[in-house]
Amino acid sequence: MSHPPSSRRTPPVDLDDALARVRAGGGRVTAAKRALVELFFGDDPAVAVDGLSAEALTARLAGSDPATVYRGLAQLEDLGIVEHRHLGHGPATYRRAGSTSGPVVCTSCGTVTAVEPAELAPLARHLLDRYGLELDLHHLALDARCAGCRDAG
Amino acid sequence: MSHPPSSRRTPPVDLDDALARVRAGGGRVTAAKRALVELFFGDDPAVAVDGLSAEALTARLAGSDPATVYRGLAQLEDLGIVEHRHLGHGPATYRRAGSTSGPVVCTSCGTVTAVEPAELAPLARHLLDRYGLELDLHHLALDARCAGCRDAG
DNA sequence: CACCCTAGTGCAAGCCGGTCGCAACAAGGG
DNA sequence: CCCTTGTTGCGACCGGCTTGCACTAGGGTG
Repeated sequence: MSHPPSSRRTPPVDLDDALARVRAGGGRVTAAKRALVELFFGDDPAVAVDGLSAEALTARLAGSDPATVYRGLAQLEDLGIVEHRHLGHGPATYRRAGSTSGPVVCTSCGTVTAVEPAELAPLARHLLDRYGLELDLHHLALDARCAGCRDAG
Repeated sequence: MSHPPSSRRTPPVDLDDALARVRAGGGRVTAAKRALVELFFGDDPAVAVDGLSAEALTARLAGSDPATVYRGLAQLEDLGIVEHRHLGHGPATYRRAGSTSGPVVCTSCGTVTAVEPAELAPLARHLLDRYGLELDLHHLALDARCAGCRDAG
């Protein structure tokens, strides 16, 4: 009931590559999907790296229906162009695939801190060695309390 | 290290302790809440340790309304008697507080593997040292792929 | 370029996990 | 035993997301 066979391909290198993939996958490059892909390959790191909720993305694509955005995102995700994550409570966030940093979310203020793959490597190795579990760095979200909230709280 | 986790008291030792806390907190020990607490302090590790969704808990408490279960769980959680977690997709799961193992969920088959706090300690220490982030081991969920699902493809 | 098959779209309805307002009910201190 | 006040069931409701349907429009074909 999740994402069974979507093979983990290598992420697309740029916007044109991404759009080519859409066509190669039997999909059509429509205005809505192009706008979506342009957002993820744009120069706003808040979208490409940190990620946005489907609702926020819809807002940036003025004129598109939420359902269309969800469907577009699902297709782009199947093609390995974008990824989504669940950050505790609240809606899922979508970002460009390949930005492999893991997020740590403050449960009080919601601030997202990016953690480099290297910092998670020891844990990933441990889980693989001991349990045969291959940690998914893409779909990963950790909850924590940031220093500010601890002092304030 | 210094700041006491504001609302995180030590978990109750047994069922009577838990019920005493409910009363001490100004709450009443009703049939519904007693049944809930008995489930969490019962001998089924699938409830106490692994955790169950509110829906599953409601089913075991035949006769109780979901809303009642949610409200009961919220109160028990405020009192530090139970904890909830979000395991990727799907509903939150509730378990007895104090079972501090972190879960790792296979994104394909949903199997939950418990990970000991000690195994996560290095990562927790690193996040605290480098980012001032205090990892929440109670609300933590990691996604991974288990060996079986990787082989199956 | 015109044609046509079919993916994609907007809209509305629906589903699911969870919350809330309300009137009736009952826990439990006095 | 009584009265206060927390609690309950019920139904309405909400946010996040999906789906059914009729219409629109990519884009390969001739």
